[in-house]
Amino acid sequence: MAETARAGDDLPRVGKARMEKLAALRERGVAAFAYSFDVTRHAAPSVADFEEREGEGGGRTGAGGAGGTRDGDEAGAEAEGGGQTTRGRWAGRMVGFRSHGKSAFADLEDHTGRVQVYFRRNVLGDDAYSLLELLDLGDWIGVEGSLFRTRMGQVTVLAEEFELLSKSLRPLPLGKVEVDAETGERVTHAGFADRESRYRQRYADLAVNPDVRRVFRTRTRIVTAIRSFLDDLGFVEVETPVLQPLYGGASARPFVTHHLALDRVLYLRIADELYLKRLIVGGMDRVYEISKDFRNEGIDRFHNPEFTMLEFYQAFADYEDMMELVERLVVAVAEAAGGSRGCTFQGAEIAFERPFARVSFVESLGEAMEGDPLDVPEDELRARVEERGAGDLAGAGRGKLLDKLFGELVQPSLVQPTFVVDYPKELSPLAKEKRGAPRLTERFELFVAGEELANAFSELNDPIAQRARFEDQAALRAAGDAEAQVVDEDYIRALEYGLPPTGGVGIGVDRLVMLLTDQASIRDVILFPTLREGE
RNA sequence: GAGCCGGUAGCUCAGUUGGCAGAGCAACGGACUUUUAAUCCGUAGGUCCUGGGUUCGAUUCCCAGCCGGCUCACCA
Repeated sequence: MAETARAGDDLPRVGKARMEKLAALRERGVAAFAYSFDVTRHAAPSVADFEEREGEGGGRTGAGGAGGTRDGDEAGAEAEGGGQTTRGRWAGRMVGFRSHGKSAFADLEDHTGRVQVYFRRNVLGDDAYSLLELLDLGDWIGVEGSLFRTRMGQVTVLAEEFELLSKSLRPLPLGKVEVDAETGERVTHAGFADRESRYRQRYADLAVNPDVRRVFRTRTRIVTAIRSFLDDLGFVEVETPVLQPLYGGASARPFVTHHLALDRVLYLRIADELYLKRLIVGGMDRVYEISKDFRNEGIDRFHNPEFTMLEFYQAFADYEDMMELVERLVVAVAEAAGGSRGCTFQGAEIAFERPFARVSFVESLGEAMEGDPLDVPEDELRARVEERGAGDLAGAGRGKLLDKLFGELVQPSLVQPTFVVDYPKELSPLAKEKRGAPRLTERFELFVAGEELANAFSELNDPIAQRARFEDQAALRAAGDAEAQVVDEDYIRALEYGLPPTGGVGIGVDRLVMLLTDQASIRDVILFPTLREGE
């Protein structure tokens, strides 16, 4: 193909040397890009299995700490099935190579970790052994051989055969890894650290930073735990439209797109809420969706324009029921992620012990501002927000002002899991009025480490009241609040058919993952975060 | 959007009070049959982010821009 001539042009010089090796391989009739390899063993579990077998056999014991190859994604990777011999076929990426002339050691890394491979010329034969000269760090190789323990005590595969599975033409920014013999801690020397490069080339980041792989593996475990928790309770997972004729369910600016054949504007969803409640109207009485939502807002370490949202709705339940459900969900997920009911986030010890603390929005804010938030005139509210330096208040109504004050005065102190309950009505256009307190709604948010994790309410199911709330939002919109919600006539029609009493919850999955994996930036829990256009 | 910090070899970084650009690792050549940050000898490698300006001379100083990080604003 024509690309062959150009393939190396943008490679660094190091890569050009690899192009020459590729040509040399071709000359020797060696396929540099194989089709498959029959893998029977994996790095970490095969080593663990070998050590266990030694223990049983009364052979050498206590030498297990000598190595340091077991630095994989899963420290205690599952043992490989019984009945294994020491023989097998391993495949992985070559991440270390130490040649000694007529023999050589390589470190082979697969998804479970690393295993050392030992090549000897008198085992492999001159031909095969000389092929090693054409390998590079980053190459994928397959090895057949058997496990033994080296003089230094390292469990190692003695290679009887090996083959190149895929040639790496571009050098990976592999850092050298040192394992402290006493603590067993891995120290990476001069690894791949530049954040911009890591985000833009996540494939390289993942390839060389096992810790990054571990975070994303945990992310998957968290999502799996959410699904099984809800599935077990009879919730049905559904898919609702990403492309919507009207957007709603949250206060945010949308991405706008255009459908050519229909010649009409469509919006990328900012929330799933209104569609999921339509399903409750339809009689699907427990539904959930885990999906990407899109908000056309700023980017910072807590916000990415596309992010993952979990929403679930349960008929015949109110927000008290949902609080209990959220507690159970969060505890279950934390256990799945970290094996315990706690975590450390940026130095703060978080304990997920039920019941979580509860504070009232109005009372906690009232204490902080020394006055009843509901009675303070809007002018004064505005002044108090301004004096705290919170900037753009254009179009902000009472609700938004109160929320800003809450964010300034109360939110940072909510480190341990805390439900903030009973939000003012103007802040919650989709929530049901609180029983006995018509200026409030039956709504709660869950805060952990000062960040909002969940938002939930007893859903407003009175179509007449809902229309009035939408109209209030429309007024705010007319006054300049670009994030106020729009009237959704079809949604009101659905309510007119009858929405049973329903409790609903939204949880930001990315933030939950940040919390449980102790990552300071949302970019570190999204595989390919949104970046500016760059090289 | 604003402020601060940063962008130098493939990677991690140092440096130049304005005068031929540095280290470690990686790479390349050589030695080495139990090493593991292997070691030893040797070699090569640069758009100092981009574009202007000042200057005999700019990677360095000035201006503008691009990209990233942090903080703020925005984002319940």
